[in-house]
Amino acid sequence: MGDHQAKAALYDALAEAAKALANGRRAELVDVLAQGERSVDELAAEIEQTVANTSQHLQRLLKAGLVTSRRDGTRIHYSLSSPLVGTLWRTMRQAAELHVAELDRLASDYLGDRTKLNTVTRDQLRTRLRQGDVVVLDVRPEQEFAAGHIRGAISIPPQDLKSRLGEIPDGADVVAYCRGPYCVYADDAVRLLTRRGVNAARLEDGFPEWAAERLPVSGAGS
Amino acid sequence: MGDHQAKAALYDALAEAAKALANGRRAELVDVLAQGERSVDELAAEIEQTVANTSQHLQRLLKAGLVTSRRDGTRIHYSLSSPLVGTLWRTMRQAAELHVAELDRLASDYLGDRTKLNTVTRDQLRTRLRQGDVVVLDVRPEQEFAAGHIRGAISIPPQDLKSRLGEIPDGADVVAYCRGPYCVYADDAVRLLTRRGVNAARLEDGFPEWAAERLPVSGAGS
DNA sequence: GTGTTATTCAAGGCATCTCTTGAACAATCG
DNA sequence: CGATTGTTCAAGAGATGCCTTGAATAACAC
Repeated sequence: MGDHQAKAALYDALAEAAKALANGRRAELVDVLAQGERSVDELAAEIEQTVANTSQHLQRLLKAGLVTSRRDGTRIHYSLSSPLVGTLWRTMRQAAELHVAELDRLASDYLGDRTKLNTVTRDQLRTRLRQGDVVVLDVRPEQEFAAGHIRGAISIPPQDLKSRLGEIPDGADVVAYCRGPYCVYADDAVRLLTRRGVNAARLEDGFPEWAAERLPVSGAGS
Repeated sequence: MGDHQAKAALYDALAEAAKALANGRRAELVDVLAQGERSVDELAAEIEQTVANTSQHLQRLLKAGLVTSRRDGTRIHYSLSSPLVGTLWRTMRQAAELHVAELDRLASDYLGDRTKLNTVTRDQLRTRLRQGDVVVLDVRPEQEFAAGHIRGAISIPPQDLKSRLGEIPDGADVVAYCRGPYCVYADDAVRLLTRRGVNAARLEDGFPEWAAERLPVSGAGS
């Protein structure tokens, strides 16, 4: 025994939470699960991995207590076990943004050049929502919109955008958002809308960040 | 190329911040560094590891950008590179407390039975500080007290406590604190004081948590 | 019951992590 | 200058992590 080993074991256990997030694929999983619960094969498709591998990563998250699972017939649905897990993920992401060298380059490798993209902050959007002079566009799969969205937003999933542009009122100012700062759907939407002559901007990050600040939301459980 | 790999690389980079914390010894290092800067051999003593191994862990934290180093003569001092790192560590600890099974058992293995220990919350202490009817006792090394402490606290380092009990005013109510929720110094102090008939309690956690809530502090940089 | 679908389990190969040891380096002291 | 002190580097052994593959479960449909 001895305090030495007891202390080491305690901090080892505290580090388990970090180990659970210490993998790119599991980070992607948590990022998707922050939008709501998902089945294993949906998650596997999102992170572009085999189902077996995705299942193993989910077991790891489960063992660390960061997610819970629920059986529904033949499917098993995973979800974050508490809002604190979302907070942990966002804090970790912030820390990486601030401190991990190379992150800027990797982000622009994936997201492309964002310098020409108009963006608005949460505060700006909140003000404009109160004034009512803006159309908020949720560019996520319908399921995620249903699980919760910015109050007053309209939903057009990414793959439907081209064919459903008519639903956007003529002459409206549009603010698009999706899952978070590293989600491309809103970027694509803003680029498309801009090309069509619509005045469009993207929200600086996504729905989870909006909800975490207790700004107005609608959907399941509200 | 392809988005597939770019996305994976981006999330791998985000996970780097978690990997840096995904080790018990590095968690201990961050926990100590949250009290202020330290040299390599001081840190090695704190985490009970060889200097070489401690140095390697510090390199890892440095590479992830979570700490910075400063040379002073023959010594090199490390410190957290921003308050966000402290926040990340506290959030991770909270997540582990809430979700990692076995943590309670490991904590009591190290800390002993806390059920008989009086504790006060930050809010309670704040109120009593305003009323002025409490003596706040900082049970950390002098260096850490000097780097910052709860405003109005008196400093008695852990190893001096027995010999300096006389400095505590007769009949006072004492609230002791140290580095954080898993630091034993305040526990030991409260137990010692209670045995001597002093009315003593420990603050629920430590100085970094107090400072993070922007409660009144004194010391370097204030 | 059989067949189908969704998920997990088990085993293996390769990479990374962790700690040890002993040497190398860098700044100071005499 | 050489000696000392504090820190880092380099190499290696053993453990753990990650992804692949193929088989095993579990619930459902017929």
